[in-house]
Amino acid sequence: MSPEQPPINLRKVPLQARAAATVDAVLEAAARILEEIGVEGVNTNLVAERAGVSVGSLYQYFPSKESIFAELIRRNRQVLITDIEAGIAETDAMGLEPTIEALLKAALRHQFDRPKLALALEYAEEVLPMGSEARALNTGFVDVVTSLLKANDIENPKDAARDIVALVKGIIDAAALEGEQDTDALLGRLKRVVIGYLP
Amino acid sequence: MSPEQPPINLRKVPLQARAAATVDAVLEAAARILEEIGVEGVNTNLVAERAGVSVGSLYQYFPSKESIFAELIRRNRQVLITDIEAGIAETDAMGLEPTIEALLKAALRHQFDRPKLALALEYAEEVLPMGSEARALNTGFVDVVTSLLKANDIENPKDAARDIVALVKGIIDAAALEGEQDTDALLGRLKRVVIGYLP
Amino acid sequence: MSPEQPPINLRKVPLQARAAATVDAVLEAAARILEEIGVEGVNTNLVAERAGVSVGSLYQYFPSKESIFAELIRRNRQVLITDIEAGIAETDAMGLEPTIEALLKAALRHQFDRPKLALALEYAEEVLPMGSEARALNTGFVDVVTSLLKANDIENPKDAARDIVALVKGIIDAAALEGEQDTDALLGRLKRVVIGYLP
Amino acid sequence: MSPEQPPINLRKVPLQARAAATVDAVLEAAARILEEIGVEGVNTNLVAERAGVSVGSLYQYFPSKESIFAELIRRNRQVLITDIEAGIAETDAMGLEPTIEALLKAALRHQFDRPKLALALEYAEEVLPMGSEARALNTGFVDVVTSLLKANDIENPKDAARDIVALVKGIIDAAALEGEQDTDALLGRLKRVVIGYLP
DNA sequence: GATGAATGAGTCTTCATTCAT
DNA sequence: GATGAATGAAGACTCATTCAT
Repeated sequence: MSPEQPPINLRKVPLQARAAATVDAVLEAAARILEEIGVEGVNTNLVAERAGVSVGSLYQYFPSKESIFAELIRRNRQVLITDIEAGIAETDAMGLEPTIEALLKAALRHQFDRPKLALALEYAEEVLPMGSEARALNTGFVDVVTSLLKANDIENPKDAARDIVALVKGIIDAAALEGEQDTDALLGRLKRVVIGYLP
Repeated sequence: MSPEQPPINLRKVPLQARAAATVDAVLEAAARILEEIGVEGVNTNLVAERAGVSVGSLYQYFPSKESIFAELIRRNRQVLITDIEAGIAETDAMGLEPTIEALLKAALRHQFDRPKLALALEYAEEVLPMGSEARALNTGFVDVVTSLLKANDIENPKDAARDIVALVKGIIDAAALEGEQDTDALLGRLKRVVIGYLP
Repeated sequence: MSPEQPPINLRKVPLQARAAATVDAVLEAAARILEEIGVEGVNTNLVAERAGVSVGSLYQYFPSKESIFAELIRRNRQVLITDIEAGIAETDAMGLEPTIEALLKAALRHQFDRPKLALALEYAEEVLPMGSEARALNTGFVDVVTSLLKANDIENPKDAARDIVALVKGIIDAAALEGEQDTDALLGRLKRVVIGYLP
Repeated sequence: MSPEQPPINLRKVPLQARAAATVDAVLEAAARILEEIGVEGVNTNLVAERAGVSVGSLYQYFPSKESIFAELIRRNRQVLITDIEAGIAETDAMGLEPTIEALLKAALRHQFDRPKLALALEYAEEVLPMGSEARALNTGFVDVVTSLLKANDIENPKDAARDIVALVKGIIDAAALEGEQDTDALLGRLKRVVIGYLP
C-alpha cells in the first residue's frame, strides 16, 4: 500500500520548492474552504484566491477540480495509514487487543485533528465522481484490518473487517459531529464494541 | 410524530388529483436520478423532464431545488418512523431484545428497499443547507432509541443511543454499498453488536 | 375627449355586474401592488390572487398584462380630465388666472389622492410598450392647456402648454416624492411659476 | 465631490487595459440598448453580446444587472456634476443670473447630448432598487442649487431648490422627448421661468 | 512559469399565457 | 364562465477551464 507510486493525480510532480509550496497552498486553501463552507463551497477560483495563487497556476498542478479533492483525500489517508501501520508495528507481538486499541487511537487522533475536514472529505469521496484510485485507498483501509483479523484467526475476516471499520467510522463521525470532547470515554466505548463484536 | 402536519416544504398543497400526480412524479424522478447519478446530477430541468412535467410545474409545488430533497427526505423518513413505531408497539411487552430486533429489521428493510436512494438521501441531508425540520426528524430517531434504553435502565442512555444509531447506520450503509445480499446474516451481526454494546 | 369610445383595451365590455366587479377587483389589486412594490412587482398571477380571482378570469377580461396597466392609466386619466374640464367650465368667464388655479388644484388633488399610484403609473406609461391610445390621452392633457392659452391670446401656445404641463408635473412629482404635505403652499408656488411663465 | 472614490459598484477594479476596455464596452452596449429599447430591453446576455464580450466577462466586473445601471448613472452624473461645478466656478463673482445661466446650459448640454439615454437613466433610477450612493448623488444636485440660493439670500432655499431642479428637469425632458431642436429658445424659456420663480 | 482576463455551457428560477376540467 | 394546473421561453448568474500577455 505504501510504496511510492507517483501521485498520478498531479499534473506534474512538483520538483522545485516553489512548485511544492504552490501545491501545498492550494491544498490547504481547499481544506479550509471545505471546513468553513463544505463541498459545495469549493470552487477553483476561490481556492486559487485563498491560496494566494492565480487560477492559471492552480491548473498548472491540478488538471481538474476533482484532482484537488483526490490529492487532499490521498494525503489525508496517507497520514492515517502511516499512523495505523506504526501502531500495528508497535503492538505486533502483544496480541489482538492492544493492536485494536492502537488502531482506534489512530482513528480518533485522525478524526479529531480536523474533524470538519475529515467529515467533509468523506462526503467529497462519496459525492464526487472520482477515479478508481481513491476507492482503492478506501478499500486499503479495510484490508489492513482484514489481515489483522486473519492473523488472529477470526472467522469471516472480510465481513468482520468491513463491519468494524464501518461501525467505528459511524460512531466517531457522529460523536465528532455533535462536538463530543471526551475522547477517552469515546475510546472506551469503541473498545467495548469492537472487542464485543469479535467472538 | 405522525399526525398530519402540513407539508411545510411544499409551495402549495396540491388540491387536485393532477397536482398530486405532478408532485409524485417530480419526487420519483428526483429519486431515480439520485440513484443513478447522485446528488450532483440532480438539476431541476432534468428532474422535470424525467418527471414528464415542465419546469414551471415543478416550481409550482417546490419553491427550490432543495425543497425537492427536503420532501424526499421527509417522506422517506416518515416511512421508516412509522415502521419503527409499529415494531416498537408490537414488541412492547416482550423486553429489550425483541424490540431491538424489530428496530433493526425496520432499519434493514428501509435501507435495502432502495439502497442507493437511502444513501444518497443521507448525503443530501448532510451537504444541503436544510431547515430545522429535517434535523428535528433526524434527532427524533435517536430519541426513540434513547427512550427505549431509558425504559430499560441502561445507563448513559443518550450517548449509548447515539452510538448505537451511528454504528447501525454505519454497518448497514457499508454493507448496502458493497451489495451485500444476505440480510439475515447482517441482521445477526447487527444484533450481536448492539446487544454486546449494552452491558 | 370624453365621449364614450368603447374601451378598446378590454377584451369585452363587461355587461354584467359580476363581470364589472371582476374588472374592478383586478384593477384595484394591480393599483395596490403598484403602490406597494412598483411596476416590477406586478405580475398577472399575483394580481389575480390579490383580486380574489383566478388567472383564467383575469385573462377573460384583460388580453394581456399591458392591458391592465393601460386600463388603469385610462381610468386614472379620465378622472383627472373630467375634474379639469369641470374646473375650466366653472371658471370659464373669470379670466385666465382663476382657470389656471382650478387646473392646478385638480392636478394637486389628483396627485395627492394616491401619490405613489400616480407616480407608478407615470413610470408604467414610460417604461411599458403601450399602444397609441395611452399616448393620445397623454397629449390630450397638453391640448387642454393649449386651447386655454390660445383662447387667452398667449403666443406660442403649444410650446408654452408643453412647458407648463411639464414643469407642473415635475414640481408636483418631486414634492409628492419627498412627502410634502402642505399642498396650499405648494399651490401658491405653482401659481407663481405658471403665472410668471406667462408674459 | 469629484476626487477618486473607488467605484464601489464594480466587482473589481479593472487592472489591465483589456479589463477596462471590457467595462467600457459593457457600459456602452447597455447605454445603446437603453436608447433603442428602454430599460425593459436590457438583459445581461444581450448586453454582453452587443459588447462583444461573454456574459462571464460581464459578471467579472458587474456583480449584478443593476450594477450596470448604477455605474452608468454614476458616470453620467459625474460628467454633469463636473460640468456644473466648472460653470459655477467660472461665474463665481458675477452674481446669480449668470450662474443660473451656466447651470441651465450645463443641464441642456447634458440632456441633449444623448437625450434618450438621459431619460432612460432617469427612469432606471426610479424603477430600480439602488443603493444609497445613487440617491446621494441625486440629492447632491439639489444641494448645489440650495447653497447657490442660500448664498444669494433667497428665502426657503431648500424647497426653492427642489422646485427649480424639478421644473427644469421636467421642461427639458419634455422638450427632449418631443425632439425639440432649438436649444437657444429653450434656454431662454428656462431662464425666464427660473428667474421668474425667484422673488 | 505565472497571471488573471475571458469564455460559455449549464443552472436555477420567474411569469405571461394557455387550456383541460 | 370560472378555475387553477401546466407550459416553456427567457433571463440572471456561476464556475470549471482556457489562453493571450
